[in-house]
Amino acid sequence: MTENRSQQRVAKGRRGRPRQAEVARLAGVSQTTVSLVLGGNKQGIALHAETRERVLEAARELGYVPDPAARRLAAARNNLLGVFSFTATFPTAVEHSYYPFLVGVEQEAAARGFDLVLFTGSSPGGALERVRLADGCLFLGRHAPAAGLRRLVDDGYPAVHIGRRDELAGLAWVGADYVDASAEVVRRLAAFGHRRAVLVREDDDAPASTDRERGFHEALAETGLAGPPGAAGPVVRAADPAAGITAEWVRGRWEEGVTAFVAEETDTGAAWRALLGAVEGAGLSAPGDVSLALLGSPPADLAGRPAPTGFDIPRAELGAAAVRTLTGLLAEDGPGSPPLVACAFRAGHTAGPPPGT
Amino acid sequence: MTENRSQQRVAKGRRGRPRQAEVARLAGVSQTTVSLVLGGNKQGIALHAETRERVLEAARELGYVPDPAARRLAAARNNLLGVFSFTATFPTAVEHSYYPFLVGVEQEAAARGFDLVLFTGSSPGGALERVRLADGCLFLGRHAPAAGLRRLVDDGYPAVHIGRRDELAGLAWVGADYVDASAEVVRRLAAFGHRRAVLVREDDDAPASTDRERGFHEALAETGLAGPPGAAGPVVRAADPAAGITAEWVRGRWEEGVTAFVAEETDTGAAWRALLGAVEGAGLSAPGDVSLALLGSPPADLAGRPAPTGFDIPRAELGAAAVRTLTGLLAEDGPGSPPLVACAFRAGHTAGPPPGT
DNA sequence: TTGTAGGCGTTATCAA
DNA sequence: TTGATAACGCCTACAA
Repeated sequence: MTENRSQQRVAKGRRGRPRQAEVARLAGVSQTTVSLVLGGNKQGIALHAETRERVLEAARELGYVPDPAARRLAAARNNLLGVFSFTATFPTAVEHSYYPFLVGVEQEAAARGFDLVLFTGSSPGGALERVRLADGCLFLGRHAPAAGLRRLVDDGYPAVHIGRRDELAGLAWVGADYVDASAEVVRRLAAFGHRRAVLVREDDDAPASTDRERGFHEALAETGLAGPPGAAGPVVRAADPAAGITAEWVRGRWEEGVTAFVAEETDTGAAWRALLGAVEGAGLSAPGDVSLALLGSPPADLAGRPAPTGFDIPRAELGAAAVRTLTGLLAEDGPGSPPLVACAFRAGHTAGPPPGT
Repeated sequence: MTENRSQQRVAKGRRGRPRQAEVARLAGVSQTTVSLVLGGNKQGIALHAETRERVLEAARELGYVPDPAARRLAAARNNLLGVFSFTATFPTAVEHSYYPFLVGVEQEAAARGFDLVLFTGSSPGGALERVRLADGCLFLGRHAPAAGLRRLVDDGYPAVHIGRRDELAGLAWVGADYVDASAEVVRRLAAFGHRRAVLVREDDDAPASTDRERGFHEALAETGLAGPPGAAGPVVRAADPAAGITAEWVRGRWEEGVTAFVAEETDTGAAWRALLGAVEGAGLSAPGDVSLALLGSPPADLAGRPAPTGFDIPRAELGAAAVRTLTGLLAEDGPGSPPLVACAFRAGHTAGPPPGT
């Protein structure tokens, strides 16, 4: 039977994984003592320094590493932070990837002594619940299923969403301050002397989009910048920017006195791409004839072009902030760092004074 | 006491989660039966359809979700694959990063139902032993400490090195076929009509370097291509390429009849960079006067330049292959996929027929 | 067809 | 200062 057991373990490929019991045997103490020593002795129980040494030595010799599952089950901590993304974490197309976030996440986690577990939404048995193996988890992607998150949050599981997420009450999040960053871009356009501007946005109701629009409006009100004359208003929603934002459209606005065109950043960069094409098609050039601004960063395939005037999302910093918030949750020590991270204005080369100034 | 327990569970943040025992109570069956029903009944044990229904119903009603920690503890595996890199996994400088490997690793791991744990050599408590937490581990980076790996391998811990590593007997690895890829590049040069070629390599004895040189030599022998006349031979080792590979040097070889210059890829891209500068400094142009080839990919900061003739390492594919090998080790089902992955020839724009052909 | 009992590796309580 | 012992939630022989 014991024979059987051990064969089974071999079959499972864990031959060598030493457990506390083995460390105990080698050190000549009980398994409990090993747990005590290796667990950092949280309860401040007195221990012979020599016993402690023997245990430590034995653990090192055996290459002992605690089993996270067992630890978790016994209500302890793992030193493991989860990162759950609802799309593949590493999509082949770099421009869609969460890589920049991970840079910050990884550094901050390492600095705080946590390892990272990457969970991917796509994997089979892809239940959100898997993350419970980790002490807490970061979630990224616009489309995290609310029900699963709700459940985790209600259970008091430490979770932090990267990107604003207020509709899920109780879910902690960190996000970029798109409102202020967008407003700042518009302020710069106003300072150049533009009088009329439009915002091109895609047909998406993610917080990231609505925040940008809000900042745009706020700055309009603040600076006196106007949209095109007439009832249409300064914001254009294009379900398919490639179709809606045409050379004719640009020329039409231009003839109405619009000299500044602003696009929002999205995953695909469709709005910006369409805007660039349409302006060119209209025979206009930036920043000579019109000023163009992008509320975010250009898609990777446009990286060669002159940098758009706009702002950069401090993705690494966001990731780091998320880790700080999460570890704050774990330590239950107050609200942690503020959820909004400021974006950096990027002067770029697509905006300047309007013609005739 | 019970009171105490339950408070503790609240503190752990697992307040309401129903367990199989509760589902069992509600369904009027034993916990075992619940496990059987909910576990998909792998062993094909016969069950009353009605019992099954009752259990399922009860589970739904209670919102039962299995605890991953418990599941893994019982299964004696974590469903976790480790990725250990000896430099930061996500260095800020993208050109040094392992990102391309991770793309493949992640996809393949997800496809096989594994999550990933990221370990970094730099993180505190950075002992290699930490990886034992995962069911198996991938190692990447040229400078993985042999002693630690030795230990893991001897213990039967499933480990796979990305990149050739034969000196560590028993360590599984997957690597790119640099020998063949390098030979292919030289063959193309020979086919263009070149008669003399040199290889510039850095002073590094990593397998990746020696393999390239071997392929270079093989193809030389095969095609009749020669090095420069004299005893120096066709290979130049430059500890500091920027200093050794000068315009004068290039001109000297050129006057000896060398029309093809080949550089190896390394982390820094120093050899290629030096070669480009030296050729330009010598007043020569590629592919008009001389042909240049790079055994690998150019550094990121040279991405804007015309693509060098050479080959691309299928990094994502390598990562995926590594995962396959590792899961093969876990399942102990045979040797798994072959360790060498073919590289893709890249025609590029820096090589062509030599002058006067 | 279902239930009983034991174990997975840790932590925590309580005696010794 | 240390060691039994009982959870934690689930899985799996084996018994009924």
